Amino acid sequence: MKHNITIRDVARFAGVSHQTVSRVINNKGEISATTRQRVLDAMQELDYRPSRIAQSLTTRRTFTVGLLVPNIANPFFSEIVEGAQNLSENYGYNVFLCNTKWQPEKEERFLESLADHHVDGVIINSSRVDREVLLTFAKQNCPIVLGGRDLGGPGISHVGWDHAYGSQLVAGYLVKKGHRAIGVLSGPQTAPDMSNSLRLDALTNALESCGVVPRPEWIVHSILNAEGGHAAALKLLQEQPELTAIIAHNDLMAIGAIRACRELKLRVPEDCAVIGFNDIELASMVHPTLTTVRINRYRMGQEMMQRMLEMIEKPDGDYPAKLLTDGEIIQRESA
Amino acid sequence: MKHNITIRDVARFAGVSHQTVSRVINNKGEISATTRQRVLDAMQELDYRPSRIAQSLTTRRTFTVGLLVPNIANPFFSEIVEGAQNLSENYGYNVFLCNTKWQPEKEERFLESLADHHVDGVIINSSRVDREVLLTFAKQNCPIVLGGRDLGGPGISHVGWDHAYGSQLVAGYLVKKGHRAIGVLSGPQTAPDMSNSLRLDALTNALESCGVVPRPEWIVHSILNAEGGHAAALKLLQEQPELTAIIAHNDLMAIGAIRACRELKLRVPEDCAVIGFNDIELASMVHPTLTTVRINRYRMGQEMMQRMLEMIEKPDGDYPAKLLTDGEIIQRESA
DNA sequence: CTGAAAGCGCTTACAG
DNA sequence: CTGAAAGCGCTTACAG
Repeated sequence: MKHNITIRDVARFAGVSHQTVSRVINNKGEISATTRQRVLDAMQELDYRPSRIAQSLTTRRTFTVGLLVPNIANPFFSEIVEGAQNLSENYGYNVFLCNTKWQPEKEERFLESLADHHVDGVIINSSRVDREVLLTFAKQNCPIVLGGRDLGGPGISHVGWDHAYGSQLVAGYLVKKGHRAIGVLSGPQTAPDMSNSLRLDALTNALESCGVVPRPEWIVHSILNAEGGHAAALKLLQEQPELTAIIAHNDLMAIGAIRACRELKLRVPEDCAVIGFNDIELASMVHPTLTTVRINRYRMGQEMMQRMLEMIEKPDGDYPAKLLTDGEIIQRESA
Repeated sequence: MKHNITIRDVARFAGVSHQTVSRVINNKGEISATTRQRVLDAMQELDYRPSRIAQSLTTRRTFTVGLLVPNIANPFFSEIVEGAQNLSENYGYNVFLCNTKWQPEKEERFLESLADHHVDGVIINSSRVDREVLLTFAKQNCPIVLGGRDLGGPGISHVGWDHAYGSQLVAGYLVKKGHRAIGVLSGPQTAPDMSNSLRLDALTNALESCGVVPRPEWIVHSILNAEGGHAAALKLLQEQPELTAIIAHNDLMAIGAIRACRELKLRVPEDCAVIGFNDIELASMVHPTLTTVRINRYRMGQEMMQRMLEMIEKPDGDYPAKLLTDGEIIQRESA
């Protein structure tokens, strides 16, 4: 079943020692052009493929990285995954994609499993495990790149959004349109170093800087999907009828909020404007079409992987947080 | 960095040979309860974790499987992934998730890369590579489970939907509501062994059995996302104004079709009913809410992985196609 | 520029 | 029930 031509078969075929074959595979040490060619031909002829796992055993490198996301079905993360994966391909790395479902327990189990497989590094999006878990993992196993969680330390690096930028965009846009009572559909309440909190802080700051201080009761937390947005908006709009606009943490929640408006007989945007984040594909398909902040998630994925590979190559380097300043209002019907 | 406590360290600590340690790890051979316990304690004490890659080198098993899907962002596939991954966890397998973007070239590259990593098996959803590629892969590397492509052979097994069942449901539903001129938004035109074609055949058969023979010009092919459904429906409805209903290959396309209706000033469902497949989360959030056929994608993922593990354990067994008879009309507003 | 030796961390027969 | 030997397929110094 398995192909079992080894480096020795190639060596025999080419009439050299197996170390020489190893050298041409790895481009290491000087070898004469002729023997090099002879070996190359032999490899071709025998259809030889080096065994990665044998290589790994001696080099202690697997050329695999773990990529954890809380929900691959969420377009926000699936594009990050694509960006990351595309970059990794160019460098010959494979990625173990892990779907944590927002559960710290699953996240922890994945980390263990990845450690067993000796991945060279791990990228974690929206990590929710204890800080300590990450620190000891980075110490005992391999470097970590964190997305959506602002935490540094030895072997840990943060790559994220400059939340102030997008928040300013949204706040400015709505205030300019005359809104003063603006509700916020935030994600679940989490530790202050995680992205929900980072975004929410940035958002309240931005609103305040526009002279519109959001009342605490205008901010509501819920799960980051359409159903979560729907339920939260329903509650919010019933209890706070003075609101004329809603900012949702993402487009899925915004779509849920629009449904809530419909059920409450509120016209969007006339009675209540709704604005999201991400610009997912369906944003232009739903009714009313969704006004949102487009951000480059694909590029974010690339940046994370970029940082990951740097850390793998040079584990003892200094890796300060890298923030992407990005965002663009896509004006459609909902706000 | 890496933890380098090996089986020998444990052996020394427990005062036995390293082979004995190996035996307790693998539960192989008889060992006295006392030494077994002594070894277990030592492992615990030293926080020993066996190196999977060293194990792989000798056993030729990696306990990893490749899982290829054309688009992880599509809820249809992301739930299959979840089902598959959950089952694999229970058996200690890890999965390499690969996003092929419907491109046969990418699919082929992933397969090569997975072969290099010596995965124990590969599950491919909506495979688009040449038949030959699959056959030689199965022969040279490891067993394959195919989803959405009806192809068997040595080392290859097919797990899919019984398309006739769901198709019958949809056809019956629409015909009962009085529709006679029914358009179909199918996926891209592919080889007859692939799921688009299988579904389309089943659908036309079902319609015919209800006495409603679809005209060829009522069937249109396009990409399997919202934008594809939008463009295709726009064209279809303009050219075939007699249509009173549309069946879309999936919910995303259906949402696109509803948008097309709106742009053409057709009321849904009064002027044109729209029905999809899958029942994605957003189906109940969009306006009008989407009538659709709910199918258990999670279970499909499990069934695929189940078959995969069977094939890994027993590569020479006989594995006839396994078809899931599943589907349920979820009636909402659009049809 | 190229070969012989040792070793990566395990498992698999083979003895006893 | 347990240990000594060989080997999985590579790479890394070390000689020459």
